[in-house]
Amino acid sequence: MSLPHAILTALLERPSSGLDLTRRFDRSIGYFWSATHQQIYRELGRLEAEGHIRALPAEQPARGQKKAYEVLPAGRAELARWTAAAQDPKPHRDAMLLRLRAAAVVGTAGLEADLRRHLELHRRQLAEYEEIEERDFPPGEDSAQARLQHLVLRAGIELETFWTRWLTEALAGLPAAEDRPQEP
Amino acid sequence: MSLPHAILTALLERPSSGLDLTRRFDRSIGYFWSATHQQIYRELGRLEAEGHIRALPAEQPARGQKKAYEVLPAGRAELARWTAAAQDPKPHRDAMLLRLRAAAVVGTAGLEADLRRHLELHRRQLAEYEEIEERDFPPGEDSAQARLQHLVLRAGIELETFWTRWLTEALAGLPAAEDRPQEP
DNA sequence: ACGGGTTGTGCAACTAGTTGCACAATAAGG
DNA sequence: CCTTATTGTGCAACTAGTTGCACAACCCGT
Repeated sequence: MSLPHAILTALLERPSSGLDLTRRFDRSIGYFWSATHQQIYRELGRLEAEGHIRALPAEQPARGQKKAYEVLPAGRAELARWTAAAQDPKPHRDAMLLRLRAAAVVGTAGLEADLRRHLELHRRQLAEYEEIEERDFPPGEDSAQARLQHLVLRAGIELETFWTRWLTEALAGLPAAEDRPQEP
Repeated sequence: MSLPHAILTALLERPSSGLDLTRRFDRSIGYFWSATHQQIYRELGRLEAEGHIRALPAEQPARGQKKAYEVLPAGRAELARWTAAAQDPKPHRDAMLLRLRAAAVVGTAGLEADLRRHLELHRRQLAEYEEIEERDFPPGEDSAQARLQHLVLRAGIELETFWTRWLTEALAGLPAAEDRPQEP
């Protein structure tokens, strides 16, 4: 039940069209709440029907077809309510950890390549986050808003740091092909 | 597409009935792949239909009704295949990070209580993991199997450590009620 | 022996997210 | 101009996970 709230947040930060939102979900917002354009359009429709957002009157009327949305007071209120409401953490699901556990039983054959690939992906993501940090959060920040945003980014950085470290360790600990356990 | 593989792993570690599995998903396995008993029963049915597992002939026939399952060779093969296959990491979704980002826009009013609650939950989980580590992985381990299992547990420990640290930081950084930004 | 909790299994309906496709409008290239 | 690529919007069908309920059997106390 969080996609609508992710969209409300994004639209409050800046009114946008569906495609704009899609792009922003591919970068910043999507780092911790991903969504496809199909989901976004569907949800925009619902939010509009509920009176939480409305389409901005197009400046260049009907030209490019691009509809931009802005958040209405009801939408902001709903977002504030949701933010403050108690929510249980969703149960975790991590396929890689599951695969490692499976490998402990059926053997690690063939796993190494994908571990390396994931390591590389996490490294890249980490680099991207660090770039954003350098660009958008120079030392000596002030506003409460900036501090909160930085905090969220820090979470991303530290999580990716953890994964790169952990995957490196995992690769180091993988048995060499010769003495690999391979239960019958 | 991982629940069946989680179940296969669990059943290889030890043949179990649906309820046994449910309990094991509430402890160890479920720490990184949670599932409800309804999901588990449904999936057991499918796995049996596909010939990946089979019901063990009951020792005390029909007594308590309890059906135990074991993995067939086809099931083990499928698990090995899945473990080795390349898989893209699933996009993240973390409601708490989203809420923080929303709070940067609509204000942090009411958030503190739930942050504290989450902190407490993560602390408890961390304590549980550390207990397991102490009990099941005394220093000087040997088998490749134990090393892999320990590695997975370490991931859990380090993730919970991160979250407790991060939430503590977040709470410390929260503006006091007086000077809280509260956009109109 | 009977009423109430616990154990164990399962179906049905719903919700959220994913995948695959469609199609109009405009921009870009020959 | 005419075609092709890109931009922008959206529907439909499917998959995975969640919630709510049902119900038989056994176990325990009175």
